[in-house]
Amino acid sequence: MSDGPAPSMFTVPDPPVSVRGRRTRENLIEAARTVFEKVGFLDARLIDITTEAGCSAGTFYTYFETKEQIFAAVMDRAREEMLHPGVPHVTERDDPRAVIEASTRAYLEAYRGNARLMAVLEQVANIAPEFRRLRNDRAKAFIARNARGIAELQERGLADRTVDPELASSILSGMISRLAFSYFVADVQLGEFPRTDLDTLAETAARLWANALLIGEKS
Amino acid sequence: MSDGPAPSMFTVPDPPVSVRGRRTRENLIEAARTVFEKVGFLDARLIDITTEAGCSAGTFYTYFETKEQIFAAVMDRAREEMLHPGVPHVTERDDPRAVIEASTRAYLEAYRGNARLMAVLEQVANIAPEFRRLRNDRAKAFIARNARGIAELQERGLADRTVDPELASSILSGMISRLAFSYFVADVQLGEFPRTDLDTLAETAARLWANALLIGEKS
Amino acid sequence: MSDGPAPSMFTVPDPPVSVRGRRTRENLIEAARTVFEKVGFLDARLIDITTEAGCSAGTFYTYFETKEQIFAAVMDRAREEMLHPGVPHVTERDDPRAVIEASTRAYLEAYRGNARLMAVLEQVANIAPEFRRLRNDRAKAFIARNARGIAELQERGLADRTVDPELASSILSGMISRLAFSYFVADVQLGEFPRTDLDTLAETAARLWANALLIGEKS
Amino acid sequence: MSDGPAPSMFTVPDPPVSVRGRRTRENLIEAARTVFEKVGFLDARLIDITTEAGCSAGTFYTYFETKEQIFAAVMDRAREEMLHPGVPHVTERDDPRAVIEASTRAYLEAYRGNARLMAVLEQVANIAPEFRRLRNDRAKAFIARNARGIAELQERGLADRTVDPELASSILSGMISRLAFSYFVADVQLGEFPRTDLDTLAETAARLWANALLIGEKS
DNA sequence: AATGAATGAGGGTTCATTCAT
DNA sequence: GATGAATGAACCCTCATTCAT
Repeated sequence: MSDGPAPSMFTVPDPPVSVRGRRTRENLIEAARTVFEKVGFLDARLIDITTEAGCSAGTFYTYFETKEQIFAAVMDRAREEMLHPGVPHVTERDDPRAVIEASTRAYLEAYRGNARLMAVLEQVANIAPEFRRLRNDRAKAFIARNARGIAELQERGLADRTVDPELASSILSGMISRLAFSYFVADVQLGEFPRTDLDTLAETAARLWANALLIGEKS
Repeated sequence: MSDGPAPSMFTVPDPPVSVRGRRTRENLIEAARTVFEKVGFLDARLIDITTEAGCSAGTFYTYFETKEQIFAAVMDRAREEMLHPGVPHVTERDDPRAVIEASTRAYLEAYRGNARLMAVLEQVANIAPEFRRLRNDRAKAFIARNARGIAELQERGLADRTVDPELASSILSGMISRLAFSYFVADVQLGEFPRTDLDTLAETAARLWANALLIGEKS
Repeated sequence: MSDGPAPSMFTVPDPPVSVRGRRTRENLIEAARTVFEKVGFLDARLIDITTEAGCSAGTFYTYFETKEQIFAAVMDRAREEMLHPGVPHVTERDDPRAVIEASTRAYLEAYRGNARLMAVLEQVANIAPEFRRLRNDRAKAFIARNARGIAELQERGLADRTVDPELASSILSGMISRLAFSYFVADVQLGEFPRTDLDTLAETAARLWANALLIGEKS
Repeated sequence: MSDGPAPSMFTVPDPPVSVRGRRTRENLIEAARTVFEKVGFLDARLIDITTEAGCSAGTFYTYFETKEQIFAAVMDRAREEMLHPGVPHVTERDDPRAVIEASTRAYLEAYRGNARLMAVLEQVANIAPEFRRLRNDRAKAFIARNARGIAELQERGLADRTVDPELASSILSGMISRLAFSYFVADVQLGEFPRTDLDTLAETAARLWANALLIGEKS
């Protein structure tokens, strides 16, 4: 249920000096992502990761101190892939409903592309406080951006002015991220969702969002 | 992120015959709930539970086979406390918006009352597949009930007929459960939410829900 | 590899007084035999035995002190069934070879009828010293009887006088008991013996025995 | 009651790479043998073995997965020491009775040299099916070799042609292995055999064997 | 930098045995 | 006599972490 890009929270020991060192570190991070996505955080043993990376157990500690730390590195690495627009500022002068739908779709697509990693983040966030923070920070960034969008629409008289934009954003942003989680993680894990296609999903969610804020009909 | 009552999923071995046995089993379940709420599922050791229950380590196995099983018993026990109304059928002839607000408030209050346990369920659901199912079943029950409510409003011409009631319900129900989770679990764990009071929360969420479905203003 | 009847080696606590008590004790012994034959001595849990006997765990200790003790009782009970003739004294004036064959067959048949119990005895004898003694005492009794038979044949000039009857008996008696063990226990457990029929087996073994002692041809 | 060499049955995980690793593995095997011979298989705790080997408990699992597996390694290691001739083929042109006596003596001597280990094997074979197989395979190899010897003697007209060489061999080979077991294991454990010396033992057993097959007198 | 063997704390689990009812 | 719940010692096994090479 992470909601967007956020700056790294953890610092790893010494930034590797040699080429070989940099290479090994890369391997470890890729291996960790592979292993985490396959078996989750808890069941991943460090030795699985080092084996996958083609190095020995001890080498792990040259670059990382804990499993948590390498997970942070994995999440960090995944940041760019997970960039998504949120609800863009309306200064982009498009029709608000079109903008909302586009950004909802973009969010869902980004989530889908990283669903397995999101599942792991969710697992970890419910285990380790430091990742709870990571998850929540991402959520907050997403909420803040959307809150700005809502506020601007309100200022332009295009959205319901009676709701607090922060609060409305946190509720509606949660709606979207929860949808993504249900759709791409929770239910997929059980193989049992009414498999609505992503287009319908994005369209419906965007409509509900726009209606909720009493945003006027698409012209 | 559980959303409602659901039937028990696990059977525990031989229900104790004697009074003493029943007593001990009760103690264990209460102790387990206490321990789980304090340290979570993963960090709970069986010996913590038996110590809390005032019995020896071996006694655990007289009543349960695994930590998962006693957790299931705890959840089972907590079922009644967590009953909540969902969006009641509109046959209850109240103003729809009032009904939605009341049931939203009821949901949030029920969730708040079991927040720590919900946090644990969320942790467990992301670890053990059998509890993923438990969580999802509860969510589904909640969604199904709300879907019926939405369909009835649509039939009476009081709600937007262009959305699929099932899909709309899964999105909006997710919005509510996610809100409850964020508000009472995720953020509380970090101590950092803009502490909106529950009334405002329920009111805003209900308004967004009603608007999303284009339900007419409170007369 | 037990070889014959032997007196009980263990004394059980108080000989049960009441009828009900006697009955329970019987049940326990029968149950123990059933369980031992099914899963062996090591894997038999006292609770398996009491369950099979239809009584509670605690009741066991009314009649026995240890698993070893009830096993001794089982063996004791099985004594009569396992009576077998050995090589009868030649005062029985039959043809020596016929006598040897008859008694070999009798031994093998008796062994076959108690094969599962013999397997357990063998297991136990290699675990618990007190049963090693039980097994060996039975073997000795068998050897002693056969030694007397050999000595008598020697005295009558019908068998090789150059061998020590005690030593010859221990070797040849071992041959028979080993054959029974291989045939009815060891290989059966693996399901892979060249399944010679018991007649051929007895006949061949008896011929080898008689030849070994240079006993004259059947007249 | 094992009867001869047999190929290894178990493979242990990753043969250690470093010298140090090989050394530790050796230590563990030697330690295991020591401990097994002292207290048997069942009473041997892994920690006894690692302590004896001078390493920590966890190290065991670097080289072996179970107590059964290290026992297999011990037996494997002991294979060469236990090579014994069986009844050599008569192509060796010696007097058959001399050959039989020599090989009987060789068998008994080999058995005596590994008596404690044989006792353990016998214990284990009556507990764990995989070792039952090990024991029986060894027995079969011994029987097969002796059967060939008997068949050759029959072909040369030097032995009773009326018995099936396979069956006769299984009976007589059993006689020898049973003798070895009784003499060096079962009775020694109780300290109560009429301590016949090995020469007499071998001589008598060989004579009985040869007589049983009606092999002509030593010229 | 990399190796991989060694460590050992820590938890789960079993089941013979006891004992209050 | 019978019950069956409670006990707790005993042992196995995992795996993150260290460190000599």
